[in-house]
Amino acid sequence: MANSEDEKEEDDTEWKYSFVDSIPLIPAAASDPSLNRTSGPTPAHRVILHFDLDCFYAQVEMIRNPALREVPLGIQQKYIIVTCNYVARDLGVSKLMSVTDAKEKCPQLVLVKGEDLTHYREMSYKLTELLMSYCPLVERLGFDENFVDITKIVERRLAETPESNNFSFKGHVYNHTSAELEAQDHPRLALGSHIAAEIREDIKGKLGLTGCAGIATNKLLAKLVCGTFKPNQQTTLLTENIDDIIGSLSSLRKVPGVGYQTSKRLQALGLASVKDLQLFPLNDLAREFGAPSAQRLKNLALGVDESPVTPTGAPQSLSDEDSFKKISSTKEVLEKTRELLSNLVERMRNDGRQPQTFRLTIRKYSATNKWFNRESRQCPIPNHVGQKIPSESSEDALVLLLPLAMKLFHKMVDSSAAFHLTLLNVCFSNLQTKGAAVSGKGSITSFFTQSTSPGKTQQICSSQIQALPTGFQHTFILYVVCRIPPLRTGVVTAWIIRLAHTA
DNA sequence: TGGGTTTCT
DNA sequence: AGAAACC
Repeated sequence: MANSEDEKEEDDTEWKYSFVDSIPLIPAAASDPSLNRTSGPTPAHRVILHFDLDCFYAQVEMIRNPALREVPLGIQQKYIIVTCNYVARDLGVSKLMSVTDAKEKCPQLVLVKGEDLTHYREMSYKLTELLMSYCPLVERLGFDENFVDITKIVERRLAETPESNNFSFKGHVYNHTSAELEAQDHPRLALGSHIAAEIREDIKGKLGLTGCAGIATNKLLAKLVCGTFKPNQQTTLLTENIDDIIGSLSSLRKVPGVGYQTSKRLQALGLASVKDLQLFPLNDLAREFGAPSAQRLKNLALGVDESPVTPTGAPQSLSDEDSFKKISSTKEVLEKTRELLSNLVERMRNDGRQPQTFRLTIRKYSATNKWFNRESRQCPIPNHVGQKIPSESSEDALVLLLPLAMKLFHKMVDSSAAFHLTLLNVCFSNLQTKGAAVSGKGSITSFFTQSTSPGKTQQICSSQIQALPTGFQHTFILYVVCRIPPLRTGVVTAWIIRLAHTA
């Protein structure tokens, strides 16, 4: 409990209440056991959902401008189409196609620039928050995918309405044409398919977004099965069909968790298919990748994935970057960095937390191995600088951060010699939840309007009043639990309040 | 080939 | 600080 001395009783009759002290904000997860970061030991029969929105960026743009729904639409970042709507796909456009190729295939293609992720990010968090209203175990994967562990919901519904295993599956069941009979044998997954359908309808109704869902017993399988029927459909994977879906993968690269590098290393060991990996001796694999990675890889090949759905919560870092053909002068670096930092500080201000670490990343041009030579330097943010960021004038923070950025830049680039950059990135991390800013004249409402993100509504989830032990007459603690988007799932704040008689 | 983000080493 | 993974 915070200090509540400071007992000056002089003007008791002049006010109705006053704030004696405030207790710093505590993330609700720390005080609410049901919001723990992981689901604990994984139950034997989990029900995991994986949601994957259809061409997410394109959907967001079509909501912003419904006229785009009927035309072939591509979302452009620099020289590539990062995603496109289904009208465009039917005309031969595909993801990550170059703008020239896409225009060649489809001259009528309408392009919308998608380099500014603001609207996508906002919609992305709305989705995650909607999912969290069903259950707190939601894990984000990029902007448009989410895992949800609905085991608890399923178990509860099963206990409440035991007759509910009468119904069949909603949507597709992998490798089954008629699912009627299987529902009895897989009550949890059957119920899961109904919950997935409900949630998808809710997403459509509340956010106007469509997407796919996969229902299975772990994250790996839920993600794999999610993509089997593609736009706006859902698929359940029964345990007896795990080998089928794993076996259907055309290469090891298709296994989530096996990226480009790992697939190359596996190939070097003579492994091409999932079956190859399944049969490869674990010891030999461990010599190449180390025991933990080897076991993980082997499990993935078998469809085994015990990893829990880990609630993502608020982001751990905020970054802003831009790529370009060429930046070769310090002045240009300064200007571009100022631009990036300005946006980032604004986003950080909106978040409300205080970053403790700043990082600058660059990409130097090189003819060979052009993609993926990034270098970075980071440094602590001096406390007085960090404090400026969430405050009203973020301009102050900028002028202090910019020299910091340039100092980091000079650690990587000798600006007396010629240089050629193709990317700049600024990043805030080590984000610290600040204390409740209860200004002296503050009322409860001024806290909620002042101390949180402007333009973002804050929900008070609950509040509770607690009397102090004897000796602190007329003094109480008021606890308020609230939500600060995005994904600050709940914050406990507390005031010590002293009441006085209104004579 | 973009603009993010997280986790592991 | 970088590598690698995911989108």
